[in-house]
Amino acid sequence: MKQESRKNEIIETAAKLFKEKGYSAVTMRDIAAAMGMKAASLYNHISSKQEILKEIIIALAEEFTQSMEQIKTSNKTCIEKLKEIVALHVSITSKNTFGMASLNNDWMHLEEQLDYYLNLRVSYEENFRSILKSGILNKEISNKNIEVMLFSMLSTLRSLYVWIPKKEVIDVNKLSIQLSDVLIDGIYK
Amino acid sequence: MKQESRKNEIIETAAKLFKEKGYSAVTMRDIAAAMGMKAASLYNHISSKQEILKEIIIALAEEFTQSMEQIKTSNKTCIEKLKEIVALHVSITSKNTFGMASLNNDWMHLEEQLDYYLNLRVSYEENFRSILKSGILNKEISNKNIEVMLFSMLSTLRSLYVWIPKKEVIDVNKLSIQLSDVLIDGIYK
DNA sequence: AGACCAAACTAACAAGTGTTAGTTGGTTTG
DNA sequence: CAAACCAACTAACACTTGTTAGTTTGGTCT
Repeated sequence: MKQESRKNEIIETAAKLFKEKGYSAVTMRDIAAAMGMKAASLYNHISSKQEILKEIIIALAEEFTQSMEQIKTSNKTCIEKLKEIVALHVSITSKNTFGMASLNNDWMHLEEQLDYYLNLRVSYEENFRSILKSGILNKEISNKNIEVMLFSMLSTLRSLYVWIPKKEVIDVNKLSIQLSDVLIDGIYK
Repeated sequence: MKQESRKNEIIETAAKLFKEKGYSAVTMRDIAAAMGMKAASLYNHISSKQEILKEIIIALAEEFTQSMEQIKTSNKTCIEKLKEIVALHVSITSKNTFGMASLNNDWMHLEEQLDYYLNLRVSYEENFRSILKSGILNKEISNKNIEVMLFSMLSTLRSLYVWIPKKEVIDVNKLSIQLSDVLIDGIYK
């Protein structure tokens, strides 16, 4: 559909601006200017500023939650699962760094969809936690404070959107392996 | 000074609101309401909304940069230095979670002080990097991609402001040790 | 050629923005 | 006790915000 593609252009343009200044500091006139049109014209394609944010965030959140579900129910070792989670974040983030910025920084400005988003997020974190937990029971993973481990990994993965654009070229596979290595084995010799 | 304390109250109140919604989404009327006064009255104590942000961010950034300088020039092992950096982040963040949110999310809304802030940040990161580098040369630290190690540690430390308030009670020392453990030794058994 | 339509436009809106000016009442100070 | 001061207030400002209404444009199908 022709209209859909124009809508997506707007969403991508907006995401780029949201990453730079945050949702609240970006005006419809900013988005319009970046699209080479007037603010009122945006409303031929989208229904509100809110809708743009929703489209950016919910799509990503659903992608994460869904993939996590698959990883969790696969029959791999816990360490393998963690590596897949790392690869998932690297992959999604490298495809959409702008959107990931909104997901991380602007979710609180969701309105009707805020509860739904929070549910997705909690579910994601619980699955992550349960993988760590069975890894500890398995003796695959060292018996350290589980919340500290979860927090540390998640923080790093959630910050990827800041860091990936700074790399000249990204070899998604190589980065995933390096990251898993540091996150799982640490940095101590 | 009496006036100074009122000014600090405003800054702390504002920081709390900035953490919840971000600098741009918080209005002077929001801050005033949280202080139990009218927006115009704020200007008896501060000169602009900008100034509030500046006071929050620059003080923290200077504290980090200054402490990093001290850590760097001490004659400890690199691993010891890294542990001190972790403790520094835990300590500052536990004392001012609200301010840390602004430091992380709203620095781009600094205006005159933006360049100064960016310089402080670059200097901090370069010192961090150079500690890692000499650790590798020393054979204290494993020879992995230095940027990945730096990114991973910094991401976790910078996200502490999200996580610390969720803990019921914080034992700063214990948390520093646990975090250092996970960040340095990883999670693999 | 004429009807249709998507997608741009202009003009305007009500509400909200940061900030200034001038005022008021209570407290401290000479 | 009067003067000065502090910290709140009311009222208002110029400007920006998201959004709506109605109009124009250029291309496509019948």
